[in-house]
Amino acid sequence: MTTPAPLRRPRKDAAANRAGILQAAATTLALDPSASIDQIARAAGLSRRALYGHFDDRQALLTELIAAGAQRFNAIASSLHEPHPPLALARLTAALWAEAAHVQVAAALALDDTRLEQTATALAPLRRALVGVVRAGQDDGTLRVDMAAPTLARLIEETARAAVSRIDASSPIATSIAVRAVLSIAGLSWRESEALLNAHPDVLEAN
Amino acid sequence: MTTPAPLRRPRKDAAANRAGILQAAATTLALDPSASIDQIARAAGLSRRALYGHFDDRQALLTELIAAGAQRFNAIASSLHEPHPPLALARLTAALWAEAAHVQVAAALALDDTRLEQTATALAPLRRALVGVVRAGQDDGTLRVDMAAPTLARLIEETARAAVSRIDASSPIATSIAVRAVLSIAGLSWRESEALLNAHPDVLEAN
DNA sequence: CGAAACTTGCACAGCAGTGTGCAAGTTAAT
DNA sequence: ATTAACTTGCACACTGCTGTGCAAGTTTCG
Repeated sequence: MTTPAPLRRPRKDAAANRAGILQAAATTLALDPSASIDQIARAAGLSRRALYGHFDDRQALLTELIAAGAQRFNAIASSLHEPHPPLALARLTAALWAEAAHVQVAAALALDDTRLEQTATALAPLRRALVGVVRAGQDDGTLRVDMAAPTLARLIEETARAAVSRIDASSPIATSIAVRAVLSIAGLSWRESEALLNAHPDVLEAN
Repeated sequence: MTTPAPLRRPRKDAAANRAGILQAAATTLALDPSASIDQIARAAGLSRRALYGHFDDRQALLTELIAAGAQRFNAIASSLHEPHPPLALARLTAALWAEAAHVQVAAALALDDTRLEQTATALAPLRRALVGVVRAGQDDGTLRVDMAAPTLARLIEETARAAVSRIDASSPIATSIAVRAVLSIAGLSWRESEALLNAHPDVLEAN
């Protein structure tokens, strides 16, 4: 049933096209979260009809997109080994920024009620890591304690989303702004953020 | 043409229904920015057909909504006479929070490309006031200067939008969180925000 | 009361998007 | 070169939303 007798090996350009669709979906949906299947297919250089050869329906495409994005994010989150909480937040933000297109898609789709649960479970590891950092920062006194950890984590997430969504991602100083915004929300004054980033110039230099 | 001979005075319940539609549109669109005409009409206790008796089309309804919201915001902005920039930001945020439903609609519609220009002109006075406060704060050293004033104003706006959009507006501490978020983005450390709000308890007490 | 103002429900046309079937064409594997 | 894999374009049915016309109601004004 699932394998209808593979008489021959699949063509490798088909796999490339499939990947191209996912890529096109990421960039297209980042700009317009309600882009049509046709828009995505055209952006990938394919016809709408061909897209349906790779994905059963819209939902299947979005599911894969979310899974792929979540995998990247979770990899970033798990590779984060930074003991100083404010610095951990800065590094996390900067690293995620490099995945701007994927982040924007995830951000847009995360707002969609019909896929809310799906994105929530996919992003759970990242969120868990974030709450962990926040808790650590509140414990060692480097982050604000005037809000509960989950609230603050949520606020940080929303701030990052806002920065990512509406500020020109191609601007060279965009990463800097996003990182500073997150540090500010986390409780640091702008001078403290400045000092932290000056002391660790690698945060903003990583590709 | 415009007045097809009014043989009698319009019924006053019709005006109430019209206002009810605008009210329903505000709350409905705040929850779901792409709500249908039918949803809005039902929420107002009217039929879809009746709504078209009050507004030519969807665009006309949204235009009025935006205008009404903008009028409230601009009234708030112009009644703001607070010399201390951080406090001005805090008061502005708290005052706008009281109009949460309208703010949410404006926020949602402001993201819609087709109405971007319209909302931009409607919100211009509020934005001008915000940039003015930011500039003043940068000049007297109470706000961060590591970003250009328009950038910071924009960031503040986005932060407020994020806080308003995604945090439970019915929560009693919601205003407090929104105000603190804005102060943080503006450059204050969380302890400075705390001190400021303690020194001016009226900010969070105003209805 | 009586007439105008307003609402309702229904039918209709139109538009945009989704998902499918199929025949004809193109491209890559063997 | 042959054949399977893939793409294309078109037609089709379906859904959900918009905006309009119209006849039959209900409510308010005078």
